[in-house]
Amino acid sequence: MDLVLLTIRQGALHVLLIRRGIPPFTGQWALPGGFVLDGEGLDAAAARELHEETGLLPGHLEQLATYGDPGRDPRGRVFAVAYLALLPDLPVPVAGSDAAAASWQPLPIAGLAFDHDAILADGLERARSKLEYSPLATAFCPPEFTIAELREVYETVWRTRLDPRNFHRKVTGAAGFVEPTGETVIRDRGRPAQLFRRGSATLLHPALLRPGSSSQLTPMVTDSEDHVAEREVTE
Amino acid sequence: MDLVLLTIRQGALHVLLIRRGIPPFTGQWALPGGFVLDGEGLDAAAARELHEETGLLPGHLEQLATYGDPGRDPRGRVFAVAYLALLPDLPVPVAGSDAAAASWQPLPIAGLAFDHDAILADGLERARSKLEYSPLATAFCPPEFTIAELREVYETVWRTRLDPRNFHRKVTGAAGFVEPTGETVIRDRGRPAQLFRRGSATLLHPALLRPGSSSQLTPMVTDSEDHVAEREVTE
DNA sequence: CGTCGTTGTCGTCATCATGACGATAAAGCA
DNA sequence: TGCTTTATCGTCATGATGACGACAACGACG
Repeated sequence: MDLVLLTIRQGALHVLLIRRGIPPFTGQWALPGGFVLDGEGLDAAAARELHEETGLLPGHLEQLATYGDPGRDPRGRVFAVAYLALLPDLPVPVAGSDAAAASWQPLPIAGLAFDHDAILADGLERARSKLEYSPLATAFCPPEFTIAELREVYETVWRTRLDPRNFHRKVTGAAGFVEPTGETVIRDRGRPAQLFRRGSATLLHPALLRPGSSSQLTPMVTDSEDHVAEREVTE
Repeated sequence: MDLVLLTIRQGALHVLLIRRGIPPFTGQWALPGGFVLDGEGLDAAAARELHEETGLLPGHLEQLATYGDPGRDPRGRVFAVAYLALLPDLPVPVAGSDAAAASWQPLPIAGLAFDHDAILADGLERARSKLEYSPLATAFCPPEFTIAELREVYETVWRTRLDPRNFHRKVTGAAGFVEPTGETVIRDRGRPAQLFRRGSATLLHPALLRPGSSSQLTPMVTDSEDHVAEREVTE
C-alpha cells in the first residue's frame, strides 16, 4: 500500500515523501506506505497509515489504482494499492517508524524509488480532474476559508490563473459547494473577505473546467485505463 | 483478478458471468476471473483473461478498483483487482476451463458470489460516467455503425431516452468522436442512415451529460472513494 | 483626513452549448 | 400515390461562461 498525500504549503503543491533507510533504493525518496493488517479493509489500512504518518484523520481519502508490473521491485513480485489523500496545510509530519525521514516536498519532483514517479503522476492527475467536478478543493483548506483562498487552491493545483470575479460567481452560485459563515476577515491587504465553510454537496454541477483543457476536440487521457503495473516494496 | 465484461445484446445491457462449479458459492453466478501469472502485468493479465473468456482482443479495458475487505472470501483473506471491459455484441462466449458455464446475463442482476454484486455495481457506474466524457460508447459498437445505433448504446446504458436530433448534432459536432465512412445503410425502415467509424479522440469535450443527472446542486458520489473492500476467490 | 493601492464583490455583455421541437428528406409499404 | 418511419437540418429560448467594467472596503502614506 502506497499513499500519495498532497497538501498546499506556501502557494505550492507538496507531497509527503520518506527517505528510504534500507535497500533497495536506500537514500532515495519514496511514497509512504505499509501493509494491510489482518482483518483490516483497504480503506481502513489507508486511513490508519495516513494517521500514522501525519497524525491526521482522513479528510479526503480515495483509492487511486493498483500497480503490479513485474520487475517493479528488485526483491520480487509485489502488488501495491495506491491511495490518494488531500490535506490542509499542517504541522511537520511525524516521521514514520520505519522511515529515516518524512517531509513535504514541493512538486514537481522525480527520481522516486520504485515506480513511485508514475503513482505520483497518476495521483496528481486524479487530484486535478477531481477539482473539476467535485467540491474537493475544500479538502486543501482549513475549516473556514475565503473564496480567494479557495481560488488559490485551484490555481496552485492546476498551475493556472483564474478570473477572481468569474470564480467567485461560479463557486458561490453552485449549491452546496460553500456556505457563508457570516463572518469576515482581513487576510492581508484590501477589503475584508467573507468566510465560508464547505457545503454538503459531493458533486459539482456544472463542472468547473480547467481553462485550455478543452477547445473543441480532445487530446488523450483515459483515467486509470493506461496505468502501468507497479511494484510495492515495504520498508 | 475479476472482470466486469459488459456488452449490449438485443437492446439490453449484459454482463458475462460464470456459474461456479466448486465451493464456495457453488452453483451461484460470479464474475469471471483468474490469477496474474509470473512476469505478467495487471493489464496484461486482464487482457489475457478477457481473451480466454471471450476469444476477443481487448477493445476497451481499464482497471476498475481493488477490493480487499476481510471476510469477503470464506476461505481467507484475498485481494481482487477488478477490470472493466466494454465489448461489441459477439458470439457465444467460450466457457472458461475452470468454470462450469459462462453466459451473458441481462442486467440488472443480483445475488452474485462473493462481493461481486458490489464490483458489478461499481463497473456499471464507471461505464455510465465514462460515456459522458469519453467517446467510449463506440466500444459497444461494431467497426461501422449509424448514429442511431450509437444513440441506442447511450439509451441502453443510461436507461434513458435521448432526443435523436440533439444527439445527432452533439455527436457529429464533437471533433474526433465519429467520422463518416461515406456509405449509407438501411437498417430497418425509414430513410437510409450514414455509416460512421469511431474517431481518434479519447476525450469528449464538452461532455455529453446524462439527463437529470444534474439540476443545480448535487447529491453524492465519489468515484472509487466509497469502495468497500472485497474478496477474491479463484476457481 | 484625503488619496492611493489592493482586494473582494456585483454587474454587463457576447458567445457557446443545450433542450425543445418544427420541418424536410428518403426509404418501405399499402 | 399517399402514409409511416427514420434520418438529418434548422430555429429559438435558456443557462453557463469568459472577458471585463465598476464599486466597496480595508491599510498605508502623505
